[in-house]
Amino acid sequence: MNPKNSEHKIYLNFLSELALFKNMQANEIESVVAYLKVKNYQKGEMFSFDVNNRPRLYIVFTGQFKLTKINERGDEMILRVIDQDEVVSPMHFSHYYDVSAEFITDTTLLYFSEETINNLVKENLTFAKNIINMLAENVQSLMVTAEVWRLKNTKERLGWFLASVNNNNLGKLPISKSLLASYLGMTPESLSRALKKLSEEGIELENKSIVQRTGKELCAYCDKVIGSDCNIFGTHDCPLFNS
Amino acid sequence: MNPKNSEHKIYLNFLSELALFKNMQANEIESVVAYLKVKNYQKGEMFSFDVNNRPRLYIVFTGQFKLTKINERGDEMILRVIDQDEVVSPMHFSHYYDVSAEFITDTTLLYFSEETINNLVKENLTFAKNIINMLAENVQSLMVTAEVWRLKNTKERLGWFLASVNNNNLGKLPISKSLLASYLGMTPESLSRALKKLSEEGIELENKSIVQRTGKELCAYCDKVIGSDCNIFGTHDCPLFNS
DNA sequence: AATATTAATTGACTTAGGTCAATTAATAGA
DNA sequence: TCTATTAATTGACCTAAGTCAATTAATATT
Repeated sequence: MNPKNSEHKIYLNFLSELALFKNMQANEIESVVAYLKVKNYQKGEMFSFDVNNRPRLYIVFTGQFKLTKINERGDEMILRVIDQDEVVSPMHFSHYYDVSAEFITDTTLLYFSEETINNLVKENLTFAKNIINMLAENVQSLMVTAEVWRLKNTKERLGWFLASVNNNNLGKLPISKSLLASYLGMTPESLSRALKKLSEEGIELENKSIVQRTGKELCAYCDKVIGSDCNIFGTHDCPLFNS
Repeated sequence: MNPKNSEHKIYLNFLSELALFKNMQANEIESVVAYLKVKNYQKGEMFSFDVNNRPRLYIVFTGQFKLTKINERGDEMILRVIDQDEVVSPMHFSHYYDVSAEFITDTTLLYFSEETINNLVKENLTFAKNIINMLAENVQSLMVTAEVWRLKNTKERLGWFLASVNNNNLGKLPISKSLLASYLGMTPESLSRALKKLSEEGIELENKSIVQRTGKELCAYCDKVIGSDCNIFGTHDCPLFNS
């Protein structure tokens, strides 16, 4: 459905805050709101990004969902957990690649058609650059994810995740443990055991909040990418640059 | 080093064939050759794409190398094997993310500075679109790689790889078995055992060439992404659309 | 062609993390 | 507040794939 006039300003303000529309003039963004579509999904609902749902670019207005891939055996892999303000653009995936969305909470998605986005790229250099940045971030995060899955054991994977959450989310776990287990490619049982090992190192999870004994135990699981938005990154207190 | 005049035309022709310069005018490409740098590497040599080697965009003129990430324990993960005509653009990675290149054969790399590429994007819409396509392909291939690592066992991973090679490379294995094992995230021993299981299904590797008993055994390991450049894809002969 | 090196295979053994089943804790509904 | 349902933990056990060591095959080098 198309946003009503009364909602126009809300979406305009929302879009203006996104990295995708960074450095763009208000009138440029405004002209695009007309092409914006809105759709609501309920908690638990599934949605398939495939050839039938014509490729688009989606933005999470409110809510949260997971982007997953399921194989013949029914094993599920979470590619990404997508939160408010985040963008997913299946229009840039291969035509034949299908992924599913499963909504973790009630969610409102905004989307643009492939055509709208391609026209914007054609007409607006700044937007083209923003698309490039978005894709580059996708590449970066997929490389890091690959590394986490391939080179780290369960304890290290969990430590890495907690370290990154600690920087971005002020120590508050944004997802449930069982979802986290699945995201980190392990069973809830393994996550529980990994958590136990971490607690021996002074890293505890108290009611969805990360607590460290001295406050720096998680540094052992940090890396330069997630560390770059930590406030002691690069200082003499940062273990990443003192070893 | 800068290419000499005599080499100018060779590079121009080379670049003109690349997807990165698709749909661009000869004179547009020509103006860019002036900014092209060339560097040779020997088989076995290593190179680190990090903060010190200022971010660039690299193109393989001749040769082959692997893009790897190594952890503290020394375990190596191959992110990509990069062949002739392929592009790798660490300039689009996070500033703090370092990856290494290890040259599999003697290799000549062409590269452009981040500044050159950014100027090109700014001035040339077609080029911006080509960059978007390149990054989108990176995203796609990293998602598929994640899936292969996470949801497939050793036999399936090998089958998947052979199926994709069979389409792209006319059944000729482009890399050695031990490199393949590492690329597929397994040991050479496991690859050897997986190969044995596949041979029971009529899939054999005879001196770097893939041989199938009836010619369609590998279809069991195909998917819609790698299948899309198979000549029976989507026809009534294609098992992917008949199940 | 003979030898040296490197790559691939095979078997025996180990292990990280999965599975299954039983509790226990936490949330949600009434 | 009590109950029902779902989530998390724990222990016992299993298995896919890794490790280590010994051969065997394939390339390179003289």
